[in-house]
Amino acid sequence: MIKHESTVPSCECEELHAELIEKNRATMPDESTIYDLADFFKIFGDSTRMSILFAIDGAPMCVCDIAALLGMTKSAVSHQLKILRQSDLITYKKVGKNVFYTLSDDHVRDIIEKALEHIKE
Amino acid sequence: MIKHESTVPSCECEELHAELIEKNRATMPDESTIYDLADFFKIFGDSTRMSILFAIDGAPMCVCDIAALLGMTKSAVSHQLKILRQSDLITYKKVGKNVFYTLSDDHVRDIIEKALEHIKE
DNA sequence: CAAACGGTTGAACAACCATTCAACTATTAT
DNA sequence: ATAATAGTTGAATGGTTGTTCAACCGTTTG
Repeated sequence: MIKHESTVPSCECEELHAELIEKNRATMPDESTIYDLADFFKIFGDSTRMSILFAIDGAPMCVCDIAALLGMTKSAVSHQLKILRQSDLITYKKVGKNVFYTLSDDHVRDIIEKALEHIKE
Repeated sequence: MIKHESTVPSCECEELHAELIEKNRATMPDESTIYDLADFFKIFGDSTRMSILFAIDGAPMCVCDIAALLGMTKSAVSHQLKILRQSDLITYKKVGKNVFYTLSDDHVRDIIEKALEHIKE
């Protein structure tokens, strides 16, 4: 087919709907808030991390137990635990050679619960 | 007395805390549910998609407007809109040359709201 | 002390994913 | 009909990220 070549790559919507754009921009959160929000959700966006959260939801578990439960290596689990720790979603307590991990917040349960409701439809 | 065999690189936690593992495993959701949940959160785990959701939260917008508001190309926005569409988070309506996108669900607002509360602490 | 175990960490690799680019469709205006 | 605009799409690319591997630290046991 024949290519059209004289096209100018510009959009005139900005002039057409300038008011709408400004109105909607005004109701949006700060850019940094949006980034924080996306980063927060990113933590939950991995099935391994999600599994870990559910695993320790019932009772605190050590790394070795979590690895056995999920059928993964201790290393892989530990890497993900670090991410969950840095996000303040879990806390840990050393007992002898073991490190027991616990959910740090009921807030987390709420969000996951809401999402579960949305999924089941 | 039987002497210890040569060292085997295995973890003995499974034997030590077998009961705990089985108890916690019992309270976990299906594997497929966890995957669905992670996939759901993955959608929100990108600042561009999050920005789009906030942008059209106030009022429906066309692709060109969204692109102008976010300072992105129409192509990049369109790609993300496709993902949001496939997840049933947004709906669209064609009006002449334009395509207006809208949030499809109040459920989505709830989840984002909960997460915002968690962030602001 | 030395060996063994639970756990952590950094580097390397592979898989995934968001943006860009170019070409395409569809609708409207000249 | 032709050109311009709004939007979509597939391939390519560069960045991100989860897992593996090996080495390491801290605690406990012989």
